[in-house]
Order: sequence, then structure tokens, then C-alpha cells
Amino acid sequence: MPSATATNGRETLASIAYQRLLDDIVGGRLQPGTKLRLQFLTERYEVGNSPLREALNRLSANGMVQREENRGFRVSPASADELSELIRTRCWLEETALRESIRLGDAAWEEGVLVAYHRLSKRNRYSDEQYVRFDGTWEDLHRAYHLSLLSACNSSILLGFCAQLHEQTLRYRNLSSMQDYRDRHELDEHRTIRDAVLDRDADAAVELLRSHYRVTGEIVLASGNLS
Amino acid sequence: MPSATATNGRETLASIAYQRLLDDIVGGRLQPGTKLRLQFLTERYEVGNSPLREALNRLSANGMVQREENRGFRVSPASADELSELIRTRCWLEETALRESIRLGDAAWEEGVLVAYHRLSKRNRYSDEQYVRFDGTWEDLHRAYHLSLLSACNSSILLGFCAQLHEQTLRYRNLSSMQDYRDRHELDEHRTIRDAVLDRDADAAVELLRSHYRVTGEIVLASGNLS
DNA sequence: CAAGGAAATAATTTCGAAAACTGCGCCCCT
DNA sequence: AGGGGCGCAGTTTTCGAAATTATTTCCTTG
Repeated sequence: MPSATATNGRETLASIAYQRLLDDIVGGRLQPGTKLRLQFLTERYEVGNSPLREALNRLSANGMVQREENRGFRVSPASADELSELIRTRCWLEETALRESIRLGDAAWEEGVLVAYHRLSKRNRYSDEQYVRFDGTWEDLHRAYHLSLLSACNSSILLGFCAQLHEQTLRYRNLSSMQDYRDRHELDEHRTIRDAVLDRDADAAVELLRSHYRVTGEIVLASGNLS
Repeated sequence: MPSATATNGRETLASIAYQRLLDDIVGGRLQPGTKLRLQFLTERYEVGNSPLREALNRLSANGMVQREENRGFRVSPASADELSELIRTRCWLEETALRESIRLGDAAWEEGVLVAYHRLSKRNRYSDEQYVRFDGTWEDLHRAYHLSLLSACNSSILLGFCAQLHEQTLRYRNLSSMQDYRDRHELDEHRTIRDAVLDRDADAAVELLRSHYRVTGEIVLASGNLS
């Protein structure tokens, strides 16, 4: 989301509620379609009516929750069709952003990509080998890495859209059963993308990136529980 | 904005306030940077605190207003740089959407474009020849025409982004002095775009559309009063 | 006279309850 | 038996005021 927010001094309850709601929706702890009753939310997050309402209104503007007049809010539904659309759109937008980034990026950008990849590579995807569950920080590094690739595209608007799509696809990823990720070598993919980008080979980089997203999408689709 | 809103029965005060605020910001009646004090807004729109706050939160999520924690809201600033970025991004996104639309569009889509152009052509841009001011309905038809071109792209997400960018650039257009539009033959441009689209000549259509946006942008930039 | 700081003022944010609306079951009528 | 309104319970939406935070003013002090 192109967050038009300058976070100043102390954080407001509405923003805290926004973050926690977003986390719970993206993290799959609030399932798609779940009705978001105010009473339930006030108990869950221990915040009052008004700040929750503000958080929900922000989330409704970027598609994470649906708003029905006089009928409250619910977590946006998830479907195989929407996931396909999400991935398709993401490939289009990130192709544009990546080509521009490769064309315009300077040395500082290259170094940013290098560092972001390095940080990602130093952290294991799973915090526990036995039970596959996410390490929150891995996602932060993953997001930072992908955005660093695009960051020189010279359009914060486009970057914001890409970030929004990243968040949405992350939700689908967290919704699927994580088991199918076991024998995926994501770090290899990230490395080959990094190398193509640093070689300024736009065609190769774009193809690798698109394939990266398509494969992820197919795994999520195959792992089921989507209508 | 990809409005995740199913407008059901009666409209809520928050939604009315949202619409009126959006209209006033896009229409230029609330200048960029204007502080949006709640007392002022309650008097102006005759709605209470809470619905206004909800409206402002929605607007902050799609970039029309800025939110500063504990310091309230203000109309998003406008700058020449942002306008350039807006137009650049719009060209990228609409190129993608238009090419897909031309590739995938069926007969119904063609007819939609035809009808949208027809309706636009039947209405004069200016409701008054002497004093150049906008006819609200012209803008609605104009928006409908541009979106109809892209509507077969098979991604409501991308369409939503394009609609958002349309709204933002419209704000800049309304901010500039309308005088410089006098001898622009927009209908001609819209017609040539329509013809290229219906001929399924993607390259030509894209080039015409991009030029259409760039020229508009240059007129707005030239007409000044942007930082 | 400038700088610093505390009270006063003004604005935003949050709360608690009232008002409005929806959904559903019930009853009555045909 | 079926269909349409009435009213109740539950939920959302809105209001008015309290609590919190920012901003201005003015006084003190170096």
C-alpha cells in the first residue's frame, strides 16, 4: 500500500490495530471470509470501537477486507481465480519495474540488492525443521529483497502497487499448507535473479522473476483449500 | 481505488462524506496541503466526527490525503515531480492493460468501447463557452471511456490501479488553469485511439494513448501553480 | 533581548452509550 | 400451506463528551 503516512511521535491505537489486523489476515490467522464483528475484535485486540473502525476502513481501501454498508466488515475472500489474477498482474507490474530499475539503477542500488540478498541468505526460511512454520523476520527480509530489485524504477507509486501485490500473494502463501514448500530451493532462485539483475540482463532477470512467481503460485494452487 | 465495497441498501454517512471529500479534493476545491480540521469538516459537510474520520482513513489509504499520527489529516500535496511520476506510471500500466485488452477483448468489449466513445462525443466538454468550467458528467463519461478501453485486460486489480491513477491525474488537471485547454481537440485524440483499438493495432493504440497522456501532462505542467 | 519552560489553548484521538439498521422468527391472514 | 408484515435480538453506525496530544502564549531567567 502506498501508505501516505508520516509516522510521527507516539503511535495511535488505530495504527496498532491496523498492523495487528493486517498481520493476522496476511498470516492466515483470520481466514478469508471471516466476519469481523466489532465485539470480537475489541476482545481480541483490546482496543475500542473507534480505532478498530478506522483500521478496518484503511484495510478496506486496499482490499484486505471487504466492507458492506450497514453490514460491517469481513476478511476478503480468497479464490483460485483471484490468485491467478494476482500473479498475472504482479508479473506485469514487476516486469515493468524491474526493467526500469535495471535501466536506471546506480551503484548504490546494486549494493542495496547485494545486501538485501545477503541478509536473506543468512537466515533460514523455517525457524523449525520439524514443524514447518514461518519465521516472521524471514518474510521481512524476503519482502525487502524483492522490493530492492525494483527500487530504482523511479516510481514510488509503482513500488507501492508492487508492495500491495506482494502482501496479497503472501496471504495466499500463508493460507496454503506449508508442507509443499519443503523441497523448494528458493534461495537458489533468489540468487540467480540477483545475478541476472547485477549483470543488467533485463530479459533474463524478468524471465527468472516471472517464473519464480508462477512456480510459487502453482504450488499454492496445488496445495488446495481454495474455492 | 479497487473499492472492495458492495453498496447494499442505504448509504452510510461515512460513504457520503467519502464521496464528497473525494469530489472536493479531485475537483480542486480543497487545495493540496490544506489542513483538514475536523471542526471545519463537520461544518462543511454536516456530518459528525466519526463518519468523517472513517472517510479520511479510507482516503489516506489510497493517497488522496496524508495522515500524520496525532496531527490529523491534510490534502496530499501536489508537485510537478509527482505529476511526472503519475504520468509515467500511468503510461506503463495502461500500456500493459491496453495490449492485453486488445489481445483478449471480444465483440462485447468492442461494442462497449464504441458506445463509450459515442456517449463522450455527444457531450461538450465545457458546459459554458465563455467561462471554462467543468461539466461533471463529462468527466464521468471520460473516465468510462478510458476504462472501457482497458476493461478486457482480465485483471480487475490492474483496472483498479488504472482507475486510481486516473483520479489522481484528474486532480492535477482540475488544479491547473483550464484556459490552456481551449484549443485542444481532445475528441479527435479519443477518436483516433478508438479506431486504433478497434483495428486491433496494439502498437498504434498504445502510442496514441501514451501521447494523449503526455500532452495532457505537459499542458498541466506548463500552466503552472505547482511547486 | 534571546532562550527556555510551564500554563493555557486548540486539535486530535478514544471511549461509552444512543440511534439506526439488518436478519430472523413469529404470528396472522388469505 | 404459503406469503407478508411486525417486532425482537444482535450488530453496525453515529453521536457527544472525555482523555490525550500538539501548539501557542506568556512569563521567567540567564
